[in-house]
Amino acid sequence: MGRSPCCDKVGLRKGPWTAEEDQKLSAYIEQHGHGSWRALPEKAGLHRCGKSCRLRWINYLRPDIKRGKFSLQEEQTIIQLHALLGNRWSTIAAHLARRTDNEIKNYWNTHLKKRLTKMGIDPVTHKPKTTALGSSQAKDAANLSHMTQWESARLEAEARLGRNSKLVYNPDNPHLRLSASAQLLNKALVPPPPSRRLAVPPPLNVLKTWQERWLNSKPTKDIAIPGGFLTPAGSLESPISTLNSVENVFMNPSNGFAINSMTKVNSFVENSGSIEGGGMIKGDFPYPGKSNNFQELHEWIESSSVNFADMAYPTGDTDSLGLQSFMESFTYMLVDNDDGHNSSSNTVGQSDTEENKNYWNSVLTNLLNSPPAGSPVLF
DNA sequence: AAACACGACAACCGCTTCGCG
DNA sequence: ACGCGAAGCGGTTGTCGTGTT
Repeated sequence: MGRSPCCDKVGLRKGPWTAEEDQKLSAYIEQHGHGSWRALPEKAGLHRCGKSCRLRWINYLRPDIKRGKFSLQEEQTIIQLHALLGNRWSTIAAHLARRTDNEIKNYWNTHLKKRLTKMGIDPVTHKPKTTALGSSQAKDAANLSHMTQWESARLEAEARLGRNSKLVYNPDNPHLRLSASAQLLNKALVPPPPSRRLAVPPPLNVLKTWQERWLNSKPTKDIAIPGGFLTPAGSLESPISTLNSVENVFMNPSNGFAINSMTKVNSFVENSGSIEGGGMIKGDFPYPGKSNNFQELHEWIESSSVNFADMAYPTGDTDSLGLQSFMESFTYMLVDNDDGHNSSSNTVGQSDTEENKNYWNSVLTNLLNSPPAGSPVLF
Protein backbone atom coordinates (compact mmCIF):
# COMPACT_ATOMS: atom_id res chain seq x y z
CA MET A 1 0.00 0.00 0.00
CA GLY A 2 1.37 3.36 -0.97
CA ARG A 3 0.60 6.29 1.19
CA SER A 4 -2.38 8.32 0.20
CA PRO A 5 -1.86 11.60 -1.61
CA CYS A 6 -2.00 14.72 0.47
CA CYS A 7 -5.11 15.95 -1.29
CA ASP A 8 -7.17 12.82 -0.74
CA LYS A 9 -8.81 14.45 2.24
CA VAL A 10 -12.46 14.94 1.53
CA GLY A 11 -13.45 18.36 0.33
CA LEU A 12 -10.10 19.30 -1.15
CA ARG A 13 -10.09 20.27 -4.80
CA LYS A 14 -7.75 18.84 -7.41
CA GLY A 15 -7.07 19.60 -11.03
CA PRO A 16 -6.91 22.89 -12.90
CA TRP A 17 -7.04 26.08 -10.94
CA THR A 18 -9.81 28.56 -11.48
CA ALA A 19 -9.21 32.28 -11.90
CA GLU A 20 -10.88 32.83 -8.55
CA GLU A 21 -8.52 30.41 -6.80
CA ASP A 22 -5.55 32.03 -8.46
CA GLN A 23 -6.71 35.40 -7.28
CA LYS A 24 -7.15 34.20 -3.71
CA LEU A 25 -3.74 32.59 -3.62
CA SER A 26 -1.94 35.54 -5.17
CA ALA A 27 -3.69 38.03 -2.95
CA TYR A 28 -2.90 36.07 0.15
CA ILE A 29 0.77 35.56 -0.65
CA GLU A 30 1.28 39.13 -1.76
CA GLN A 31 -0.13 40.32 1.52
CA HIS A 32 1.23 37.76 3.97
CA GLY A 33 3.88 35.75 2.18
CA HIS A 34 3.32 32.04 1.87
CA GLY A 35 4.52 31.07 5.35
CA SER A 36 3.80 27.44 6.00
CA TRP A 37 2.33 25.92 2.86
CA ARG A 38 0.45 23.41 4.92
CA ALA A 39 -1.31 26.16 6.80
CA LEU A 40 -1.83 28.46 3.88
CA PRO A 41 -4.93 27.05 2.19
CA GLU A 42 -7.17 27.51 5.18
CA LYS A 43 -5.91 31.02 5.87
CA ALA A 44 -6.35 31.97 2.22
CA GLY A 45 -9.78 30.41 1.97
CA LEU A 46 -8.73 27.78 -0.52
CA HIS A 47 -10.00 24.23 -0.65
CA ARG A 48 -6.66 22.87 -1.80
CA CYS A 49 -3.79 21.10 -0.14
CA GLY A 50 -0.71 23.14 0.67
CA LYS A 51 1.35 21.28 -1.85
CA SER A 52 -1.00 22.14 -4.67
CA CYS A 53 -0.89 25.80 -3.61
CA ARG A 54 2.86 25.75 -3.52
CA LEU A 55 3.11 24.26 -7.01
CA ARG A 56 0.62 26.70 -8.43
CA TRP A 57 2.52 29.63 -6.98
CA ILE A 58 6.01 28.42 -7.87
CA ASN A 59 5.22 27.34 -11.40
CA TYR A 60 2.56 29.74 -12.48
CA LEU A 61 1.52 32.66 -10.31
CA ARG A 62 4.85 33.91 -9.03
CA PRO A 63 5.29 37.38 -10.52
CA ASP A 64 8.95 36.99 -11.41
CA ILE A 65 8.63 34.18 -13.89
CA LYS A 66 8.95 34.57 -17.60
CA ARG A 67 6.36 32.86 -19.71
CA GLY A 68 6.05 32.21 -23.37
CA LYS A 69 8.37 31.22 -26.16
CA PHE A 70 11.91 30.21 -25.38
CA SER A 71 14.55 32.26 -27.14
CA LEU A 72 17.24 30.66 -29.25
CA GLN A 73 19.72 31.50 -26.54
CA GLU A 74 17.58 29.79 -23.94
CA GLU A 75 17.17 26.72 -26.12
CA GLN A 76 20.88 26.47 -26.61
CA THR A 77 21.50 26.85 -22.93
CA ILE A 78 19.03 24.11 -22.10
CA ILE A 79 20.58 21.75 -24.61
CA GLN A 80 24.07 22.52 -23.43
CA LEU A 81 23.20 22.12 -19.80
CA HIS A 82 21.25 18.97 -20.43
CA ALA A 83 24.30 17.52 -22.14
CA LEU A 84 26.26 18.23 -19.00
CA LEU A 85 23.72 17.57 -16.30
CA GLY A 86 21.06 15.26 -17.66
CA ASN A 87 17.54 15.58 -16.29
CA ARG A 88 18.50 17.80 -13.39
CA TRP A 89 15.83 20.29 -14.20
CA SER A 90 16.11 22.43 -11.13
CA THR A 91 19.84 22.85 -11.67
CA ILE A 92 19.25 23.69 -15.29
CA ALA A 93 16.52 26.14 -14.32
CA ALA A 94 18.97 27.87 -12.02
CA HIS A 95 20.89 28.94 -15.12
CA LEU A 96 17.89 30.31 -16.95
CA ALA A 97 16.65 33.43 -15.25
CA ARG A 98 12.95 33.41 -14.45
CA ARG A 99 12.18 30.04 -15.96
CA THR A 100 10.82 27.25 -13.80
CA ASP A 101 12.16 23.75 -13.75
CA ASN A 102 8.73 22.46 -14.69
CA GLU A 103 8.55 24.67 -17.74
CA ILE A 104 12.02 23.67 -18.87
CA LYS A 105 11.27 20.03 -18.31
CA ASN A 106 8.09 20.31 -20.36
CA TYR A 107 9.84 22.21 -23.09
CA TRP A 108 12.54 19.62 -23.26
CA ASN A 109 10.11 16.73 -23.43
CA THR A 110 7.79 18.26 -25.98
CA HIS A 111 10.20 20.18 -28.21
CA LEU A 112 13.92 19.85 -27.76
CA LYS A 113 14.12 16.12 -27.28
CA LYS A 114 12.18 15.56 -30.48
CA ARG A 115 14.22 18.05 -32.39
CA LEU A 116 17.48 16.41 -31.40
CA THR A 117 16.10 13.00 -32.27
CA LYS A 118 15.06 14.29 -35.67
CA MET A 119 18.56 15.57 -36.21
CA GLY A 120 19.93 12.13 -35.47
CA ILE A 121 21.27 13.10 -32.09
CA ASP A 122 20.53 10.91 -29.13
CA PRO A 123 18.80 13.19 -26.62
CA VAL A 124 20.19 11.20 -23.73
CA THR A 125 23.85 11.05 -24.71
CA HIS A 126 23.81 14.10 -27.00
CA LYS A 127 25.87 12.21 -29.50
CA PRO A 128 25.09 11.44 -33.11
CA LYS A 129 23.18 8.19 -33.29
CA THR A 130 24.32 7.00 -36.68
CA THR A 131 28.01 7.63 -36.31
CA ALA A 132 30.12 4.84 -35.03
CA LEU A 133 32.65 6.28 -32.66
CA GLY A 134 36.24 5.89 -33.67
CA SER A 135 38.87 5.33 -31.06
CA SER A 136 39.86 8.95 -30.65
CA GLN A 137 36.22 9.91 -30.54
CA ALA A 138 35.64 7.34 -27.90
CA LYS A 139 38.37 9.02 -25.96
CA ASP A 140 36.71 12.38 -26.36
CA ALA A 141 33.42 10.85 -25.37
CA ALA A 142 35.10 9.46 -22.30
CA ASN A 143 36.49 12.87 -21.54
CA LEU A 144 33.06 14.38 -21.92
CA SER A 145 31.55 11.78 -19.72
CA HIS A 146 34.28 12.38 -17.20
CA MET A 147 33.60 16.06 -17.37
CA THR A 148 29.95 15.46 -16.71
CA GLN A 149 30.83 13.48 -13.65
CA TRP A 150 33.23 16.11 -12.55
CA GLU A 151 30.66 18.81 -13.12
CA SER A 152 28.10 16.84 -11.18
CA ALA A 153 30.44 16.43 -8.28
CA ARG A 154 31.31 20.09 -8.40
CA LEU A 155 27.68 21.14 -8.46
CA GLU A 156 26.91 18.88 -5.58
CA ALA A 157 29.79 20.28 -3.60
CA GLU A 158 28.63 23.76 -4.43
CA ALA A 159 25.12 22.86 -3.37
CA ARG A 160 26.35 21.53 -0.06
CA LEU A 161 28.42 24.60 0.62
CA GLY A 162 26.28 27.44 -0.54
CA ARG A 163 23.16 26.26 -2.24
CA ASN A 164 23.55 29.16 -4.60
CA SER A 165 21.79 27.36 -7.39
CA LYS A 166 18.58 28.41 -5.72
CA LEU A 167 19.39 32.04 -6.30
CA VAL A 168 17.63 32.02 -9.60
CA TYR A 169 14.52 33.12 -7.84
CA ASN A 170 16.16 36.39 -6.99
CA PRO A 171 16.30 38.44 -10.19
CA ASP A 172 18.56 40.99 -8.53
CA ASN A 173 21.25 38.44 -8.00
CA PRO A 174 24.40 39.62 -9.73
CA HIS A 175 25.14 36.07 -10.86
CA LEU A 176 22.23 36.32 -13.21
CA ARG A 177 23.75 39.20 -15.09
CA LEU A 178 26.08 36.77 -16.77
CA SER A 179 24.52 35.20 -19.77
CA ALA A 180 23.39 31.71 -19.06
CA SER A 181 25.81 30.11 -21.47
CA ALA A 182 28.64 32.18 -20.09
CA GLN A 183 27.76 30.84 -16.67
CA LEU A 184 27.77 27.39 -18.13
CA LEU A 185 31.15 27.84 -19.64
CA ASN A 186 32.56 29.32 -16.51
CA LYS A 187 31.31 26.35 -14.63
CA ALA A 188 32.27 23.81 -17.23
CA LEU A 189 35.67 25.01 -18.26
CA VAL A 190 37.19 26.98 -15.42
CA PRO A 191 38.83 24.51 -13.09
CA PRO A 192 37.45 24.38 -9.56
CA PRO A 193 39.50 25.43 -6.58
CA PRO A 194 41.88 22.71 -5.42
CA SER A 195 40.09 20.02 -3.57
CA ARG A 196 41.05 16.65 -2.24
CA ARG A 197 37.69 15.26 -3.21
CA LEU A 198 37.26 16.39 -6.78
CA ALA A 199 39.33 15.27 -9.68
CA VAL A 200 40.53 17.92 -12.08
CA PRO A 201 38.78 17.47 -15.40
CA PRO A 202 40.87 16.40 -18.34
CA PRO A 203 41.59 19.01 -20.98
CA LEU A 204 39.10 18.99 -23.77
CA ASN A 205 39.96 19.93 -27.27
CA VAL A 206 36.68 21.29 -28.44
CA LEU A 207 37.55 21.91 -32.02
CA LYS A 208 39.28 18.59 -32.39
CA THR A 209 36.21 16.87 -31.10
CA TRP A 210 34.05 18.78 -33.48
CA GLN A 211 36.30 18.08 -36.37
CA GLU A 212 36.50 14.39 -35.76
CA ARG A 213 32.82 14.00 -35.19
CA TRP A 214 31.97 16.03 -38.20
CA LEU A 215 34.31 14.21 -40.47
CA ASN A 216 32.62 10.99 -39.43
CA SER A 217 29.14 12.24 -40.12
CA LYS A 218 29.37 14.10 -43.36
CA PRO A 219 26.27 14.44 -45.51
CA THR A 220 25.67 11.38 -47.64
CA LYS A 221 25.73 13.24 -50.92
CA ASP A 222 28.86 15.29 -50.79
CA ILE A 223 29.79 17.09 -53.93
CA ALA A 224 33.36 17.98 -54.62
CA ILE A 225 33.80 21.34 -56.23
CA PRO A 226 36.85 23.21 -57.40
CA GLY A 227 38.74 24.27 -54.36
CA GLY A 228 37.85 21.11 -52.56
CA PHE A 229 34.89 22.34 -50.63
CA LEU A 230 32.10 19.88 -49.97
CA THR A 231 28.51 20.86 -50.18
CA PRO A 232 25.33 18.88 -49.78
CA ALA A 233 23.39 17.99 -52.90
CA GLY A 234 21.47 20.86 -54.37
CA SER A 235 23.75 23.54 -53.12
CA LEU A 236 25.55 24.24 -56.32
CA GLU A 237 24.05 27.67 -56.56
CA SER A 238 25.39 28.64 -53.22
CA PRO A 239 27.96 31.33 -52.90
CA ILE A 240 30.71 28.87 -53.40
CA SER A 241 33.55 31.27 -53.40
CA THR A 242 32.37 32.72 -50.14
CA LEU A 243 32.23 29.35 -48.54
CA ASN A 244 35.54 28.48 -50.01
CA SER A 245 36.96 31.35 -48.13
CA VAL A 246 35.33 30.08 -45.00
CA GLU A 247 36.84 26.73 -45.57
CA ASN A 248 40.19 28.25 -46.19
CA VAL A 249 40.00 30.20 -43.04
CA PHE A 250 38.65 27.63 -40.70
CA MET A 251 39.87 24.53 -42.38
CA ASN A 252 38.44 21.20 -41.41
CA PRO A 253 36.77 22.00 -38.15
CA SER A 254 34.53 24.48 -39.86
CA ASN A 255 33.37 22.31 -42.71
CA GLY A 256 30.54 21.23 -40.53
CA PHE A 257 29.43 24.70 -39.79
CA ALA A 258 29.57 25.84 -43.35
CA ILE A 259 27.84 22.82 -44.76
CA ASN A 260 25.28 22.78 -42.06
CA SER A 261 24.43 26.35 -42.72
CA MET A 262 24.04 26.00 -46.44
CA THR A 263 20.28 25.63 -46.37
CA LYS A 264 19.97 28.66 -44.24
CA VAL A 265 22.37 30.58 -46.38
CA ASN A 266 20.42 29.72 -49.48
CA SER A 267 17.11 30.62 -48.00
CA PHE A 268 18.60 33.76 -46.59
CA VAL A 269 19.90 34.79 -49.95
CA GLU A 270 16.72 33.87 -51.74
CA ASN A 271 14.29 35.38 -49.36
CA SER A 272 15.92 38.60 -48.46
CA GLY A 273 15.31 41.23 -51.05
CA SER A 274 16.82 43.94 -48.96
CA ILE A 275 19.99 42.22 -48.08
CA GLU A 276 22.04 45.28 -48.70
CA GLY A 277 19.91 47.36 -46.41
CA GLY A 278 21.48 46.14 -43.24
CA GLY A 279 19.74 44.45 -40.36
CA MET A 280 20.60 41.23 -42.01
CA ILE A 281 21.57 39.24 -39.02
CA LYS A 282 18.74 38.37 -36.72
CA GLY A 283 19.10 36.98 -33.32
CA ASP A 284 22.38 36.61 -31.60
CA PHE A 285 24.59 38.47 -33.98
CA PRO A 286 23.13 41.89 -34.58
CA TYR A 287 25.88 43.34 -36.68
CA PRO A 288 24.62 46.76 -37.66
CA GLY A 289 26.91 47.38 -40.58
CA LYS A 290 26.96 46.12 -44.12
CA SER A 291 30.59 46.43 -44.84
CA ASN A 292 32.37 43.73 -46.71
CA ASN A 293 35.54 44.54 -44.91
CA PHE A 294 36.26 41.64 -42.65
CA GLN A 295 38.66 43.56 -40.56
CA GLU A 296 36.00 46.09 -39.78
CA LEU A 297 33.65 43.27 -38.93
CA HIS A 298 36.21 41.74 -36.68
CA GLU A 299 36.75 45.01 -34.89
CA TRP A 300 33.06 45.25 -34.36
CA ILE A 301 33.02 41.78 -32.90
CA GLU A 302 35.84 42.72 -30.59
CA SER A 303 34.13 45.85 -29.37
CA SER A 304 30.68 44.38 -29.07
CA SER A 305 29.29 42.08 -26.47
CA VAL A 306 29.75 39.09 -28.75
CA ASN A 307 32.05 36.82 -26.88
CA PHE A 308 33.67 33.62 -27.93
CA ALA A 309 33.21 32.36 -24.45
CA ASP A 310 29.49 32.70 -25.02
CA MET A 311 29.62 30.68 -28.16
CA ALA A 312 31.56 27.54 -27.60
CA TYR A 313 30.01 24.26 -26.74
CA PRO A 314 32.00 21.62 -24.99
CA THR A 315 30.24 18.44 -25.97
CA GLY A 316 30.86 18.31 -29.68
CA ASP A 317 27.31 18.38 -30.94
CA THR A 318 26.82 19.68 -34.45
CA ASP A 319 23.68 21.76 -34.18
CA SER A 320 21.83 24.15 -31.93
CA LEU A 321 25.15 25.25 -30.62
CA GLY A 322 26.40 28.58 -29.63
CA LEU A 323 29.56 28.43 -31.62
CA GLN A 324 27.88 26.96 -34.61
CA SER A 325 25.30 29.65 -34.53
CA PHE A 326 28.13 32.11 -34.45
CA MET A 327 29.80 30.48 -37.39
CA GLU A 328 26.56 30.48 -39.30
CA SER A 329 26.14 34.13 -38.62
CA PHE A 330 29.61 34.51 -39.90
CA THR A 331 28.67 32.74 -43.05
CA TYR A 332 25.76 35.07 -43.43
CA MET A 333 28.14 37.95 -43.15
CA LEU A 334 30.35 36.49 -45.77
CA VAL A 335 27.45 35.87 -48.09
CA ASP A 336 26.24 39.35 -47.59
CA ASN A 337 29.42 41.01 -48.48
CA ASP A 338 28.16 42.40 -51.74
CA ASP A 339 24.87 42.34 -53.57
CA GLY A 340 23.42 39.30 -51.93
CA HIS A 341 23.42 37.30 -55.11
CA ASN A 342 24.93 33.92 -55.16
CA SER A 343 27.12 31.85 -57.36
CA SER A 344 28.28 33.33 -60.62
CA SER A 345 26.78 36.75 -60.18
CA ASN A 346 28.27 37.07 -56.77
CA THR A 347 31.24 39.35 -56.81
CA VAL A 348 32.42 37.94 -53.58
CA GLY A 349 35.55 36.81 -55.29
CA GLN A 350 36.36 40.41 -55.95
CA SER A 351 35.37 42.00 -52.72
CA ASP A 352 36.43 39.06 -50.67
CA THR A 353 39.99 39.88 -51.41
CA GLU A 354 43.09 37.90 -50.77
CA GLU A 355 43.85 40.55 -48.23
CA ASN A 356 40.65 39.83 -46.33
CA LYS A 357 41.15 36.13 -46.61
CA ASN A 358 44.69 36.36 -45.36
CA TYR A 359 43.62 38.62 -42.57
CA TRP A 360 41.11 36.11 -41.31
CA ASN A 361 43.46 33.26 -41.80
CA SER A 362 45.89 34.93 -39.48
CA VAL A 363 43.23 35.94 -36.97
CA LEU A 364 41.94 32.43 -36.69
CA THR A 365 45.30 30.79 -36.75
CA ASN A 366 46.26 32.98 -33.85
CA LEU A 367 43.04 32.15 -32.14
CA LEU A 368 43.67 28.48 -32.52
CA ASN A 369 47.23 28.76 -31.33
CA SER A 370 46.67 31.02 -28.38
CA PRO A 371 43.25 31.46 -26.83
CA PRO A 372 42.07 34.99 -26.11
CA ALA A 373 43.16 36.23 -22.73
CA GLY A 374 40.67 35.43 -20.06
CA SER A 375 38.76 33.11 -22.28
CA PRO A 376 37.91 29.77 -20.75
CA VAL A 377 37.41 28.25 -24.17
CA LEU A 378 39.88 25.52 -24.92
CA PHE A 379 40.78 26.21 -28.49
C1' DA B 1 -20.37 17.29 -37.26
C1' DA B 2 -18.86 13.68 -34.45
C1' DA B 3 -15.08 10.94 -33.19
C1' DC B 4 -10.56 10.51 -32.72
C1' DA B 5 -5.56 11.69 -32.41
C1' DC B 6 -2.17 14.44 -30.89
C1' DG B 7 0.62 18.17 -28.97
C1' DA B 8 1.34 21.27 -25.23
C1' DC B 9 1.75 22.09 -20.71
C1' DA B 10 -0.38 22.37 -16.08
C1' DA B 11 -0.77 19.62 -12.23
C1' DC B 12 -0.10 15.60 -9.49
C1' DC B 13 2.34 11.76 -6.98
C1' DG B 14 5.67 9.82 -4.38
C1' DC B 15 10.35 9.77 -3.23
C1' DT B 16 14.39 12.39 -1.49
C1' DT B 17 16.54 16.03 0.86
C1' DC B 18 16.62 19.76 4.00
C1' DG B 19 16.28 22.15 8.29
C1' DC B 20 15.27 22.50 12.83
C1' DG B 21 14.42 21.17 17.54
C1' DA C 1 22.88 12.09 16.17
C1' DC C 2 18.21 11.55 15.30
C1' DG C 3 13.39 12.12 14.10
C1' DC C 4 9.94 14.55 11.90
C1' DG C 5 7.56 17.88 9.16
C1' DA C 6 8.32 20.88 5.22
C1' DA C 7 10.08 21.69 0.89
C1' DG C 8 12.24 20.22 -3.33
C1' DC C 9 12.50 17.38 -7.19
C1' DG C 10 11.62 14.64 -11.33
C1' DG C 11 8.68 11.21 -13.57
C1' DT C 12 4.16 10.80 -14.99
C1' DT C 13 -0.65 11.78 -15.76
C1' DG C 14 -4.60 14.73 -16.78
C1' DT C 15 -6.77 18.27 -19.27
C1' DC C 16 -7.55 21.18 -22.92
C1' DG C 17 -7.28 23.01 -27.48
C1' DT C 18 -6.58 22.04 -32.22
C1' DG C 19 -6.20 19.38 -36.30
C1' DT C 20 -7.67 15.33 -38.95
C1' DT C 21 -10.51 11.61 -40.53
